[in-house]
Amino acid sequence: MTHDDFDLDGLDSLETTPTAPTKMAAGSAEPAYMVGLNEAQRDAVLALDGPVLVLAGAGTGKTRVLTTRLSHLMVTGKAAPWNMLAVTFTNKAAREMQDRVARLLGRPVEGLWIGTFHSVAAKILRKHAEVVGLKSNFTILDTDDQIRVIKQLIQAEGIDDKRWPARMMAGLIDRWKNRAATPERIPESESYAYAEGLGGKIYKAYQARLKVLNACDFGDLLLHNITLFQSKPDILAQYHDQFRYILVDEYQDTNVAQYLWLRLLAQAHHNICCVGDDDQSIYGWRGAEVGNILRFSEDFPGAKVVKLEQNYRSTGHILAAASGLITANEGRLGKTLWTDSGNGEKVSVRGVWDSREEARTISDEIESMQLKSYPLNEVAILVRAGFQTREFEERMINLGLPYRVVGGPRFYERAEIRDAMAYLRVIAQSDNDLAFERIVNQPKRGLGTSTVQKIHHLSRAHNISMVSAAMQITELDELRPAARRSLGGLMDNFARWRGLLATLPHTELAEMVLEESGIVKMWQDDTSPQAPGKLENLRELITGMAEFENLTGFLEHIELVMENEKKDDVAKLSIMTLHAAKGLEFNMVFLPGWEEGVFPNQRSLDEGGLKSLEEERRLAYVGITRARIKATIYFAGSRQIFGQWQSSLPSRFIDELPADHLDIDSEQGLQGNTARGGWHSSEGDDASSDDFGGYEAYDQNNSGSGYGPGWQRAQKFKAGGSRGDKINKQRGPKTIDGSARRVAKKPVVSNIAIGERVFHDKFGYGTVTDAEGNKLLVNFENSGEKRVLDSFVKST
DNA sequence: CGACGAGTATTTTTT
DNA sequence: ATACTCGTCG
Repeated sequence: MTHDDFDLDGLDSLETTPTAPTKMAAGSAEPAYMVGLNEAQRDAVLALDGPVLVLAGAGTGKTRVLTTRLSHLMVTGKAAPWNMLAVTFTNKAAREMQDRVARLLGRPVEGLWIGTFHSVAAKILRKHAEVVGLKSNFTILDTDDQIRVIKQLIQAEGIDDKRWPARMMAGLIDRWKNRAATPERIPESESYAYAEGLGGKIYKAYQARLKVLNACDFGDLLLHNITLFQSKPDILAQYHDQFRYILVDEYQDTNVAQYLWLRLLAQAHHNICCVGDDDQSIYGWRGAEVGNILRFSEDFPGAKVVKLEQNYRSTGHILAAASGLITANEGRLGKTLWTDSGNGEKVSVRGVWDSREEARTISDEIESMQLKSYPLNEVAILVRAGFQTREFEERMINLGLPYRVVGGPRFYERAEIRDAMAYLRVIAQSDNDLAFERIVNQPKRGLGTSTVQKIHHLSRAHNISMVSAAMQITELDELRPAARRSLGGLMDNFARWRGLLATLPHTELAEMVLEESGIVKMWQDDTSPQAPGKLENLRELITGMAEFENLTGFLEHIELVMENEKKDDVAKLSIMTLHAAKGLEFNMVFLPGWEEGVFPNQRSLDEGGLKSLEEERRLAYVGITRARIKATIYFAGSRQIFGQWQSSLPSRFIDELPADHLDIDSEQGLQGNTARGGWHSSEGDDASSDDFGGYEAYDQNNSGSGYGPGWQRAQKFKAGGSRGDKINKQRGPKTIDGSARRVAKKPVVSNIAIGERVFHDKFGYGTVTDAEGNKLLVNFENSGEKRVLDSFVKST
């Protein structure tokens, strides 16, 4: 799929009221929008000229400063909206900034250049595309497209793409581009990272191919900008003239290319204000250079540095715990968050037997909060990696707690949506070969690789697009009759659909395309539990289209539309990764899985050593500082990873937390030998006693030393030996006991109860409606009522 | 061409 | 465990 104009909306939407002068607050020299700023924030807002670095700790009012600064620049008459450039990383952040400026000034602002690095770069590049050998209507490839193109090239090169996957080459190219390395500039030695030295050659070929396709990938947007600016000083000067003030959000996440890009744009006037927090740099693995923010004062001599340290979000204990942890990092600019709003509760640290118990304890606690009418949208479970969400999800379904998993697969990234989009793209942009290739045999219509190869061949031989080639090849005798007929039918369809483009409303056309292409039928015939959802998604796609005037408009805006996740009125608790949580805040935050290997993540450590460890630590810091009122950290004695039970040791980060601000057992009690007592003394009787056996088992596993101070002791044990040896797979009496207990409400012969929610690998989730012996009648949400043996379903 | 079985690799994610 | 990719066989 291609992303044409994928996210330029932040830049040229808002066709509302024209700019009008804003009044200062009556009688005072201080404009209304400045009221309530603290000293540091004020400093940051008022330092309009010259380079400024705003070191904004978590929860210190960073966005407020950014937006106030923009407003102030306008109101003081220093800059018109179009003289300011504000760059962010995500469309969401850009939109928020746009909205908040409007709110601050009490009116929408037109003409502001607020957008992501990529969208701004794309907009600039479209104006001067010919300089880098593209046409201004170039398409932007996403990762999938990129890989497909690369795959063709490495096959052409005769490289074994099993040993050297295209994905790997794509990663390599991305990393080069992140560092602004064009094919000519990559170090010889790095070429050997792929296929015995062919890496550079493929990179070169790939860039050449993109030019032919009139396309570029995400990395190119920045890279081409840099090339453009460097080779055409007059064009650069134009932008110097236009962007008199530059603002950058999340500067700690910039990569080398983005840094160079900014430097080029700022080099004439040096009016660049970067806001960021070195302690929250968590995207090193995708090219971000913490060094950019650490070096700011050297890169921009005379820079004013403002530290925002007063935190308006969290309690004293939470801040102290997070601050104490982060001091273990070496390379940091150093700041200490403080608050004047009291200490609050200490950060809890709890040890549990295994990841199941972890999920159960947390979900039980959330359930009891819900019973007290606590707003669940103020509660979050933040995990290190996606796989950890599953256990929690299952618990939440079981307990009937409303939840949402943030950052699951995006709507527009789903295969069925991409397929539908590809059809529409081929219709709207007749030469979109990548879209064509995606759907030429989707649904299956007997056009496999050999047919595609032939089309390819013809396309290259005559230097025409694949779509034209496909059209022509049906006239020739190249294909098997069946393939020829099939392809001919498809091409006729496309021609007919394209003809209807002008007359038929685009929603109707889309419906027709989905029907006639066979996509709808394909999913109707599919018996997998996902299939109904896919059809629903497709319907949603059509519904979404109705808001747009025409197909082109829709294609351009698709991404944003899809991001508009359906809003729900029910307050839901959030389950998400720590990465996804950056920038968010919640009253209550649960932080499970603080174990060596999981967090810090073993893989990360293996690859990046100390640097990665520090990044993991920053991630921990980000996690704790998401909490306003209460943060609870968990670690489990064993956890199922890749289907294997592995024993685990508490994270070193737990050791690094300052003990004064921790509450190491709270009600659940993890004081080693007194664990028993701890469990018994907790008042909720059903959850407690069945865990008992687990504790004994754990004690055995740890040479009888137990927890409590034991978790510290465990730290010492682990020093030499790396990670978890496998423990016995049998889980002791605890689990058996536990599940029997859980279903005790309405027992049947099977140990699954009528009315219980279950999960089936094939049919998905459902509710048990009847049972006979070990045979269950289950009403599945997606596949209707079925009889299954109890051993094939899991109670959720 | 397509279905099926074997083998493999499983962090984090935006554009 | 599981999902996804690749290769073989019908």
